[in-house]
Amino acid sequence: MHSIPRGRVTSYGVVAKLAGLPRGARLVGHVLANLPEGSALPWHRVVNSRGTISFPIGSERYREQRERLMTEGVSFRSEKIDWRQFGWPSTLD
DNA sequence: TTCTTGACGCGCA
DNA sequence: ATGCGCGCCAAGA
Repeated sequence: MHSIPRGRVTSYGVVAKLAGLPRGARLVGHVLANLPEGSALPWHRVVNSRGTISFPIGSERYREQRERLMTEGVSFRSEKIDWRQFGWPSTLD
């Protein structure tokens, strides 16, 4: 199973790659979109390659994901994740 | 079975 | 930095 790496924010593309699907970024999105409610998967730690939340800004989901991330200590710079707190996105899992 | 849509990604102007 | 187009894979109409 492809579980999401814990303790760090990652992107759909990276997850897909780790799962052996180099071009399956959208797949990951589809999977997360179809997640059961009780799922323990940290979906909120998955963002797109731009480092932004893949929801319309201001939408309910957007707000929730951002809220969760910030709760975990992830800082944002405007609408984009401030990778400076990790070093650089290439150091993703 | 074909067309459209969607929690994506990358290259180019 | 911003917008646009094309490629990718799956699910639903």
